[in-house]
Amino acid sequence: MQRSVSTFRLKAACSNCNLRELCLPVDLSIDEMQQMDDLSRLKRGYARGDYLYRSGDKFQSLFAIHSGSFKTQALHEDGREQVTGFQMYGEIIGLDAICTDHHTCEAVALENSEVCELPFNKLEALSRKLPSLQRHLHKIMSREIVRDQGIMLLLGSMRAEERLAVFLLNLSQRFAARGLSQTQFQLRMSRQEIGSYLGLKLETVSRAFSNFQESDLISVKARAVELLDLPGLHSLVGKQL
Amino acid sequence: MQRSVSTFRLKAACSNCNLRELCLPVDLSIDEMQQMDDLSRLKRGYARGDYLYRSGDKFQSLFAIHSGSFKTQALHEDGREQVTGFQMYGEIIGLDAICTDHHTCEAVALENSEVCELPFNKLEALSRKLPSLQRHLHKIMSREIVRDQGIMLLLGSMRAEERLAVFLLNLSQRFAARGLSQTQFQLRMSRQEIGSYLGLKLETVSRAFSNFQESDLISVKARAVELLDLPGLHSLVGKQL
DNA sequence: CGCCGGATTGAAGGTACTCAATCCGTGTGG
DNA sequence: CCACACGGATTGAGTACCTTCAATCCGGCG
Repeated sequence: MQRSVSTFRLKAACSNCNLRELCLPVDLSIDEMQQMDDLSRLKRGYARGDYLYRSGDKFQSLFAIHSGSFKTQALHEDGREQVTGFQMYGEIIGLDAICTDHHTCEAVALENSEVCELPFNKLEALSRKLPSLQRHLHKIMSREIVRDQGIMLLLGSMRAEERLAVFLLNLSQRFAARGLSQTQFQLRMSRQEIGSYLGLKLETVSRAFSNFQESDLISVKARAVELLDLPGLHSLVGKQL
Repeated sequence: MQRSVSTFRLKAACSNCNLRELCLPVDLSIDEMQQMDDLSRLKRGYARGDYLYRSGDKFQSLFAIHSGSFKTQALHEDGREQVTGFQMYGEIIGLDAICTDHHTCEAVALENSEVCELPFNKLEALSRKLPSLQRHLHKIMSREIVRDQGIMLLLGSMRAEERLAVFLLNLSQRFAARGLSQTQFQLRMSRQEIGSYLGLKLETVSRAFSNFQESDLISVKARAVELLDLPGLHSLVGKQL
């Protein structure tokens, strides 16, 4: 059992499923990687608008997004629904369901996407054998908690334009982490969905986009966005009360 | 190794640390319970205002609150801070730190409290041996994610009075789960802290309290609260938009 | 061409914020 | 013992920001 495999090899090993969050930091032997690969063999395609899971579905698996992107949204008893996150390829989805054995929100494909299913029982069994996988699984869950707390901060104390700036900079960073342009990208979601995520009405989102364009911070045409002044956007965050 | 130990025995076994969240649902043998007890042997006291940990502290352990209560708050770069949660005895705290190996928020005692320290390395090692503990740990983390998403919903789409009603009903439920009165209790936190948690200013919180009292939904005097009309409070949630 | 959904823009209104004064309970010192 | 100071809580008035409602625009598609 040889350890200290290069990150490069690991990427290759997990090639059947782009498990950016799940694989990369884990330091596994060839044999162990083979086990990971076995685990993530099920890959399925979803068309835009398809549900990956719905609220109330029995929990069986986590899902690693291999290509495309999703939104997750929570449904309130009174009919209100709120987007709780946008996930792109390389991210893990479905962690909310572990605690009740049933999904508490629903996941919808924002574009044609491919997803690897990770049966959670098998994942737990494997992580009992591989401490580095175990730790990594814990880190993924912890990161989700931290991410959510960041959004709580945003929703609880930021003004509309700050929220949108944070949102755009976050997207930018995630595109950059995938080797894509950090300044030019296509939004996969509607103004309505952005608003739901940021706790704003779609008109407010639209106005904020227009204001940013007016200030030469961004260029926006429908869902095509270009960030023209990253420092300017950054300085917008945390300005006022 | 005998399994299927009664819940009652489990409670007793974990008596040195009231690990409501961590122990109760786990179905362990006597020997395994002993290992849990060994794990949670370190118990420390904290006075009102003491920090359990600060933002940036190296991550070593999770903490199980044995008595008393805490608040956790996140610090923004620009100096803003926001309360991300109130924890009472029986709850686990510190999950945010796993992903970066450093605490991303700080925990402050709201009253004199006792806390069991759970060294995370040992917890992970033990959970590799005990699948039921492993699953339980995952559930705790998942529950934290679901809880945070509930707050996102609250912050993103509820009006001030709805937020306060949700807050009071949540407290009520947690007191009830501990065998305390679900209608009469002492708040451990200031209006300012409630406001920070709910994304409101302290004046708004105060006004909402007064309005509830005016409507005979609650009786409130400083930090002493009595819920007079639970159904009324429930019906307030999810009313409008 | 005309429809449709999504996006933009405008005007009016409402909710929560800001600023400021007052109140209240507790603890301190004369 | 009372006076006073202090922090937390309450209440009021004016304002800012976001929402609401409504009209218009734009691009894609039948």
